[in-house]
Amino acid sequence: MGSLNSKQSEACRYTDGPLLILAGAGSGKTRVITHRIAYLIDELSVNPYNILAITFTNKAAKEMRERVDRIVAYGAESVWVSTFHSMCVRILRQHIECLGGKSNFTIYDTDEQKTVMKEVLKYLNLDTKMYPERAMLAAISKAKEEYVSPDQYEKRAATSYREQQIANIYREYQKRLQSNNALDFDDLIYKTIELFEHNPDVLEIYQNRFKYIMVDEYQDTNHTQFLLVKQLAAKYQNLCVVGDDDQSIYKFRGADIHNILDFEEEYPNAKVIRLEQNYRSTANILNAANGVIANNEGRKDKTLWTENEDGGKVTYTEYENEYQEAESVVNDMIEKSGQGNSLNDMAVLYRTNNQSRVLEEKLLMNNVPYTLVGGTNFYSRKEIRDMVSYLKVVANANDDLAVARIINVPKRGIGDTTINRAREFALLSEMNLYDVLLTPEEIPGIQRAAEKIHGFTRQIEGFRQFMADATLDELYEEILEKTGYKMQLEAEGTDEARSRIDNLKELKNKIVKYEEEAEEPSLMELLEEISLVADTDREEDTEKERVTLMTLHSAKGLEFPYVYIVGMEERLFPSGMAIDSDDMDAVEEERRLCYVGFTRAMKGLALSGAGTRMVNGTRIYSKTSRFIDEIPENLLIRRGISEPVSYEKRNWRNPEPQTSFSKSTSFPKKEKPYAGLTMSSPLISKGMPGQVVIDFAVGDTVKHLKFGKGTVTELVKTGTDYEVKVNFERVGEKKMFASLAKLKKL
DNA sequence: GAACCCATCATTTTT
DNA sequence: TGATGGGTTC
Repeated sequence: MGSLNSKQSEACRYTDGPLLILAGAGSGKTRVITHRIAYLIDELSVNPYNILAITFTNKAAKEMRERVDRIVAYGAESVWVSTFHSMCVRILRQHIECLGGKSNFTIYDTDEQKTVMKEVLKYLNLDTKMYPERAMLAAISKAKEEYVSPDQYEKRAATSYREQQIANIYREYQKRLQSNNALDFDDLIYKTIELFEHNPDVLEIYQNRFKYIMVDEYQDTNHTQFLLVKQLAAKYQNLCVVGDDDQSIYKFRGADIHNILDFEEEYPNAKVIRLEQNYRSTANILNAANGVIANNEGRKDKTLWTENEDGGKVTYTEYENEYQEAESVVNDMIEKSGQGNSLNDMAVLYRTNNQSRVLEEKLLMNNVPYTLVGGTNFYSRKEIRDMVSYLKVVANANDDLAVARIINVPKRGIGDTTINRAREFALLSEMNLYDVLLTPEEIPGIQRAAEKIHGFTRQIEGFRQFMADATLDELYEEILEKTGYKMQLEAEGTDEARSRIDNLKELKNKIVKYEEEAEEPSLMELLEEISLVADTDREEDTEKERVTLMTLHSAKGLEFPYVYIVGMEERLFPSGMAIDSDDMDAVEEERRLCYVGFTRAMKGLALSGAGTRMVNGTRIYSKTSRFIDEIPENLLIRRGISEPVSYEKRNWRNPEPQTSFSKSTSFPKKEKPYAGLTMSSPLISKGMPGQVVIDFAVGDTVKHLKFGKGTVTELVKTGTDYEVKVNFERVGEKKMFASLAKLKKL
């Protein structure tokens, strides 16, 4: 274990009893966990079968799995590396019968939860203005995270009418999930705790199995996850949790920072080890982050340090508006790339998703390839949901939601009225929709559609039989063909239909891949993977170089040589909601988010803000984020305008300020204090030409490197540059900047 | 059942 | 600004 520092090594070797590893950003925490597992197995001869490592995301689980496989000599595959949720699914599939559930349960995702909630609210005749489904789902989720049952919720509600209503909603919602034989994400954890509580014998099986338990990102655990870990570790107490309270940024989704802050109270004999040496960032970046986070109260005392060199200073540039900010960031990345840096080494981080739009625009305009993290999920596309619903119905006939979704897709002439009557009848007779549909003659008022319904159920039964001796991808193909789903799309012939067909092919690829990788492929497990493994961690094609765009939240756990954080403005970051909140911790959580953002950067950190930007359709004017002022002045270079200035004024005074990482620490010793416009003058020398010269006009034919020949249709002067609209022969109309597009007049 | 129009409402996100 | 959903119309 020579490659570990003394603290890391100590953490690996302390294996008996509770251990809290406070692992600062970039302190090599994943390495410690994996080496610890290796130590247990290789040095202490612990049976790999007795080790459990829990993570939050599939991505983290996958990464840990790979690393464990790599460093453990023998038996690595027997170590249980899992997310909380998939671990619970595995346990519940085995034992949920003890709780009166069925082991072939379906897992409902957020969209399906919404559908159920809509039905519940309708059924209870509640005004969706007073009881918005989103808020209701949030309330239920919160209750479940606190391990509060509907009954307890009602008791707690006492005299509050509204709370009592919510208790009713909660109860009805659960009733429906149960009748659909479905669990939502929170249920997975909740039910597992319940299972263990009511069946100590079952719990003991797992306690004996998991003699050594490790939990990563412990600061993100919620109360139920805390309870679950506590149950599992109760017998042997060999519990090692790793986390960093300074990186707790998920309070809004139930993460309870007290789980980590009070670990020593919960486990009085706990050993605490701090990993404070950072291996990731330059000293300047790290100290800027330290300076900011020091403003938080109520955190575990620790200070990260590094042996890395100082590096360049952190920069903060203030722009007039979001367009200039985006453009400058993009230009800077292009320049960086020209200096031999890979686009993969750069990331732009922001507080809210909608900030990506401007950036995307400018990136497209300049032909800079990028990946946007956190786009729409593959599995939430209509055609995918349809096909998955078919598979779900084949696997679990009780899933009314899935049945209702596909009963008339593609069109079978079974209309809304018919479906509604069937559902009503099912509700009254306390049967599942599908069971009612098996004998449609008994449903009042739908005689005419009866034969069509028979056609549907016969088809489903046919698929079930077909499945008996077919592979999953064959089943999938069969459904696509026999239902006419594929044919219908092919007949449409539109671009949209073609893209849907592509997506359906992609789903098939995923199914085939699953079958190749799974030990014992089953329809249920496939569906489980679809629900549990978000598409966000799909394998990205590594061929192309791209810059990364994502929220600060999704950047957690990642690192990039060059990081740009845009939108450093009061009420954007920290968010207005946090500032207005009467919860003192709200701004502190934003500050932690800031800390997370800073510590993603290895070599360069460029911060920026805009004096004004469009938010929700109105233009707002902002002050600089307080976090900027919390960075020690000697580590920071400020530049840009100090207050919004009109375009005319700016053009006349000086060109676009440009974001950039400072070149080195050898900036003029006597830094001028932050002085508005004058500060941005050094930036002119940064290779920004005074005025772009062009030799073409509207109507001229020009040639572009990639797009080929085209005609200039529009020419707009923007500051020192021109925005050129060109109608290309091959690719149609494109907008671009003259300075970057390298257009040649023909 | 598709197409349209108007009103509404906007953090952060994984599973 | 722009996505989304409900309601109306043909």
